[in-house]
Amino acid sequence: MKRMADITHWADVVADEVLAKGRKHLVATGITPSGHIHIGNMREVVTADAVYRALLDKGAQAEFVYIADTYDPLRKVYPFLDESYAEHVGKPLSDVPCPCGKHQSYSEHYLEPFLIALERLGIRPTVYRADELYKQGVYTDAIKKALVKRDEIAAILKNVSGKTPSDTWCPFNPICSACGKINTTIVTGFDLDAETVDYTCSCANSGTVSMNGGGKLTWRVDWPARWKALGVTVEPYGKDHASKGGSYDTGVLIAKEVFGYDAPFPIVYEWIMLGNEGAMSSSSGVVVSISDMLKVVPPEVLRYLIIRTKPEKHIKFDPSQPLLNLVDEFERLHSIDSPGSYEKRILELSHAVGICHTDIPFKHMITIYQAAGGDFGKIMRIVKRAGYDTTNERCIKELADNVGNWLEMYAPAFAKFSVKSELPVQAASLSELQRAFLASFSKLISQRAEMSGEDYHNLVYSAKEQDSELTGEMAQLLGVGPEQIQADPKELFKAVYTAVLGQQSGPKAGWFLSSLEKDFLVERFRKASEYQP
RNA sequence: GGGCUCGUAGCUCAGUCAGGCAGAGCGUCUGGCUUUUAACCAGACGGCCUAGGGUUCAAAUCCCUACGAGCCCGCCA
Repeated sequence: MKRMADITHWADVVADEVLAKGRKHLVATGITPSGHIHIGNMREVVTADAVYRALLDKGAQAEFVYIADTYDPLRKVYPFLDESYAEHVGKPLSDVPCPCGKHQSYSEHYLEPFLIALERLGIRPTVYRADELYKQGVYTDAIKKALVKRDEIAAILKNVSGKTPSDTWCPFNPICSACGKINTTIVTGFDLDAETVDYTCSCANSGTVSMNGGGKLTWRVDWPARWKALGVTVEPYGKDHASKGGSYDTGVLIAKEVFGYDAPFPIVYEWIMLGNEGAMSSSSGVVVSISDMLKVVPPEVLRYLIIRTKPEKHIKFDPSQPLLNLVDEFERLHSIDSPGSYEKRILELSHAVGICHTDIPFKHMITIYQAAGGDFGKIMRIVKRAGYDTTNERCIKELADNVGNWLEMYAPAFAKFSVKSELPVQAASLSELQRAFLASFSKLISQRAEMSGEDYHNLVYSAKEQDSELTGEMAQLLGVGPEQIQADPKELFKAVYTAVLGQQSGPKAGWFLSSLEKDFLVERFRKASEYQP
């Protein structure tokens, strides 16, 4: 049987296969910024980054590029868009106005947060924007070849995909100078020397555009053209492109027969499923954006989500309670003293940059945060008291912020507790003994000055001692001798939680009580002891 | 219809490429921490590796066939 230590990580397996073909590689990824770039999209770049790192680790000469498909047309008015976008449907994304008005274009609006997220994830590809590549003439040679070999390409598309392109089909789509749309034009001629293309548009306009930015290749030709123009040798892509007769299949043939280039090594990856709602999709609105997730967990955990699973397996992702297990698992892995080679590799590949760590488990912070009511000063005091390392306050702040966001955005109701502003109705269930305890507890607290967590704690436990002040008070209230008081501290703690939170359990009582106002506790415990339903 | 992937403990999944004792985490249960928890520590329970056939000294792993699940085949990763 194989041990974990013997398992080779999938990224290394891919890297080895790729290296068998040569030492110099370009890993490429591409995403269309047509909407919020989500966790699902993240799989593409993390997968690529893992293979890129693996190649570098093996001494290969490797590069990593990300192409934002900013020249793709806006497909439709997505549910999250204003109706006014109807007039922009068909225009390249880089020419569509920004939804918030703060960015240069529609594509930049969605690209910017994604690029920031990449940075935080420790992913640093060379970023290209498709519209700029076209305008710089990077595609021009490919456009000429494609125009000349139009019939050959049409034949490949027909044979491989089974769909016959129409008579007016052309691998190049000009952008109409009148209406600005890219999917409404028909090519009527071209001039290789002048590097221009003639067209007519359904808006009744006609004209001539430059091959350098006047339009773009249709997707199935754009992709292989890009491979050739940039020298792509490795590319991960979603399974939509991997279908029989899909764009990878046609791309392989177009690359070879039209551009004389061998298609890159394919890495097909599966979708990330969101809870029970199915695959994530920008257009259906089933989306968890990367930016949102980065508010909630450290980037390394997000990388880990993808790194630990082979690309061809689908990933179930649920940002509510199951996310805690993911974080837990990662923290556990991270704190192993002597990790095996496989664990080590997972950690290396999950590693982002500039991330700080605390020794406070995420789950514990959930309790601390709520006990402190989100107040960072209180959080720090609790953390210190709990014996954690407090030297790196910035990291603790980061963790606390993550936890706060998670509680607000994704936490299930049962994970939350709050100090009730009025006496909870659950106080009705308190026993006589519990009421006597709360009354005595309230009285003794009111007589004392400042109390530490330990003071509170010891006071509760003093109910086990017959000669304690607390036991005496309780005995008197119940009209019995102190030797007859048999208080189980568990029951007493329940009474405390019931009175304050309206539930049977809660955070460690000592520091929890010391984090609340003493006067409030005196009043609350007294009321609870007297409560009559 | 064509194609891809998956099926291993109650749950989430490693392990399958390269055959060699059936694994982890979570959950559950028990005990501990003279501190109660969704914290921490120790332990236990838990399996016809979807089914059937084949290859092999040896199969969760390789091959074939079913069945089940999900997805892709409009430029949505």
